[in-house]
Amino acid sequence: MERAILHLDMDAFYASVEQLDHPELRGRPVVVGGLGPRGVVATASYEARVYGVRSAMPMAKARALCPQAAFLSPRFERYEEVAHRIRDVLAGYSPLVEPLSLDEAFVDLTGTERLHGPPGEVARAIHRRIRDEVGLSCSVGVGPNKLLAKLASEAAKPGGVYVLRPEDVEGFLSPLAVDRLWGVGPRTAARLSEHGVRTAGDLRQVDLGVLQSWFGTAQGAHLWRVARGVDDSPVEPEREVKSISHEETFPQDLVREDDVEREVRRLADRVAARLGEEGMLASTVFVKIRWADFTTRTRQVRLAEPTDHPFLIAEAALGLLGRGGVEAEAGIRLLGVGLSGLVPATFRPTPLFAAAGLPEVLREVRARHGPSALTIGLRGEDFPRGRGYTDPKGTKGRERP
DNA sequence: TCTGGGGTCCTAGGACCC
DNA sequence: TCTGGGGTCCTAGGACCC
Repeated sequence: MERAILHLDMDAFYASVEQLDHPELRGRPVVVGGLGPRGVVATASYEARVYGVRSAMPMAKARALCPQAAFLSPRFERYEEVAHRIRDVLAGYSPLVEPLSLDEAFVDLTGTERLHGPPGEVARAIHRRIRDEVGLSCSVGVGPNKLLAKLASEAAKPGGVYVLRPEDVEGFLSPLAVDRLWGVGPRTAARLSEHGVRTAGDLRQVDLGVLQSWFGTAQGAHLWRVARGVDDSPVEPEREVKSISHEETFPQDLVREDDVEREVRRLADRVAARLGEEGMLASTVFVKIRWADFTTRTRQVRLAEPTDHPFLIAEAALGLLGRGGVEAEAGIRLLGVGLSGLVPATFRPTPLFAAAGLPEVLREVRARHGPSALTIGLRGEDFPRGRGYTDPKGTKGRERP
């Protein structure tokens, strides 16, 4: 059966929400992003884009390009609030709504025509309601699958509606540059270009076997399919979380080992708290470290058993960093701590030690008195070692100042 | 102008088991 | 006694997405 998929993409979402909440910013360039010395642009309003300001651009460059813009720190809680209102509108048209991020979502309209009318009319109704009821501009695309719906919303930008009919797919795709296609980033586009492939039309001329010899079985097959607009992936309302992580770039590089340890414990505390909110336990702890020269390393370890314990997570993370040589002379620009191999907390194994109830206590205190009411002040030595996580290389006994 | 933070998926190599 | 191959798990890195 022919599917009808809708893709909604909010225009300059964070900046538009700021203009909605602060009328004095309307019509003015607005740049939302990190305001620290190493910040980058998250979203630039269309007024700021005129000056060349773009997402992921260093904030310093954005300031140079458009000094008269309003530079704002993101307010994610507020954006989430607005995102929920938008999803409420979408939910009125189909039970199958898949949020892709705060500002994007797919809606499966297959089979809803008798109830809500043709997909094109639904797209225009959603577009109108988000403008009237939420106060924001969006772009809406409709196509026979997710890939094409997303390309259609791209074609609708800014502030339009684009319905891509199956019979028009080939003509629509052919002139598109390959990097417009889902899964084709700068690296793949550059490699394709070396073979003289620059558009989706060019890509369609390359045999499957050749693509697979260039890019491997899976990516080759993916490229072959996207070049033809083929995509049978379903709209999935409930996607399970597979990992939880938190990372921070420091205003100044860390050089002292005790600073590193303090930050790792803080990051571990953050991810443990989020894990607890999700009602999950983690089987694997990973760390990410970025040196001053921007080289980036990751290390991970599988725990002896799943945990949500901030101490055990921090100890595992510190053990991993110990292996990587935190003692090195170079400064540390970024540290991250993450959790994967998530399982529901109902699978919690029998506690190995009395302190296993601590995460619940922390949650309780924070729920009553706020997130900063209690911070972890105990040292690693105060906590039982060697039972909660694996340490194949035996690097736990690090020297401490 | 030096380059954020949150994720997902894929590949490749080594260990280990049968 | 020597050698092979497949399957699975684990880890590190890379590409990509918003």
